[in-house]
Amino acid sequence: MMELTRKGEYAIRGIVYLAKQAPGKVILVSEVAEATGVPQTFLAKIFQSFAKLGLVNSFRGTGGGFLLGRPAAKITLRQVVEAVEGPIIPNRCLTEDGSCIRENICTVHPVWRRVQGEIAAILDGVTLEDLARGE
Amino acid sequence: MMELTRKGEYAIRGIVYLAKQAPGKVILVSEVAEATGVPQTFLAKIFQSFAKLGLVNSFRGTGGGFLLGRPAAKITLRQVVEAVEGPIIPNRCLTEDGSCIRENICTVHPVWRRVQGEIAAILDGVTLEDLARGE
DNA sequence: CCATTTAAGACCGTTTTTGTCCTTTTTACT
DNA sequence: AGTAAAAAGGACAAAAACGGTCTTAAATGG
Ligand code: SF4
Ligand code: SF4
Repeated sequence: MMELTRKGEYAIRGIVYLAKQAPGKVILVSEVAEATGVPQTFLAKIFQSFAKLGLVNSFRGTGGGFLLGRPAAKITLRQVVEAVEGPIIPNRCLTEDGSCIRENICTVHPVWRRVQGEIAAILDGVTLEDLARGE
Repeated sequence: MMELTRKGEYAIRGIVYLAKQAPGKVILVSEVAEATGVPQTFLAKIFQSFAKLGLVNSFRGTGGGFLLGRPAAKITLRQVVEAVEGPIIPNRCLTEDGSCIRENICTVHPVWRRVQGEIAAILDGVTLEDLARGE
C-alpha cells in the first residue's frame, strides 16, 4: 500500500546524482543512468519533466546534458516526488475538487488529511543538499 | 501518489458501517453495500478477507451475515487497511527482505522509513470505535 | 427439500506502469 | 556547410494492477 512507483524512485536517484556533482557541471543522462542503474530512455523522460518545471536545466547538442536548476538546498524531496508522481493524495477525497459526497459527515476523512500533512511535512523537510552529502 | 485503492476505501466504509451497529447484531452484506454505495460482490470479497483475519465473524445461510470479530475499540484503522492493501510500504526497500543493494549507503532510505513510521502511527491511533461515533 | 446467505475461485475489461523506439531539434566542432 | 552529439517529443507496447463480475459450492434455518 502507498507505494512509490519506479518512476518516482528513479527520479530521486537521478536528481540526487546531479546534486552530488560540482555546481555548474553538466552531466550526460547516459552517465546518470549508468551510475544509478536506471534505464536510460526512461530516465531521459523523467529529466524532461524536471526540466519543464525548472528543477533541472538542460542543454542540447554536443557538450550538452543536465544540471540542477537551482541550488540543491532549494529543492525539496517533495518537489522531486510531486514532479513525477503528482500531488500527495492518500485518498480520493483529498483532491482539490472534493469528490466524495460523504466528505462533510465522514469521520475517516480527517485521518487521511493528517496522513497527507505528515507525509508532506517530512518530504518538505528534506532537501537535495541533505541527500547529497548524507544528511 | 500514495493513493488508497478503491478496495481500501470500500473496506473502511464497510467495516465502519458494521462498527456503527448494535454489538452482536448480524448484518447482511447487501445492506452494507447499499448503505455505503459499494458494489455488493466486491464488498463480499473484502469481507471474506476480513473474516479470514478475524476482523469480522460471518454466518452462512438464512439469517446469516456479518458482525465485528472483536469490539470496535480493539480494531485499528491500520489493521483494516493492511488487511486489504497489505503492509504500508512507501518504497520497495522497506519490505522485510531488503531488496535494494544501495540500502546501506542510501540517504533516502531513512526518509521513507520515517514516512512509513508516521503513517503507521497515525493509523494505529484510530480505532473503529473512534470512527463509528465521530471521534 | 428449499430458500437464503456466505465462501471460493475463475474470469475479464480497463487503466496504469514501465519501459522502448524513432524522428526532430538544437548545438558544437571541424 | 557538414557532421556528430545530445536532448525533446511522440508513438507504441508488454506486463501488471485495478475494479470488478459470474458461477459453483457449502452451510444453515425452516
Ligand atoms: S467516505 Fe470519507 S474517507 Fe472515504 S472518500 Fe468519502 S470522505 Fe474520503
Ligand atoms: S536507492 Fe535508497 S531509497 Fe531507493 S530503493 Fe534503494 S535504499 Fe530505497
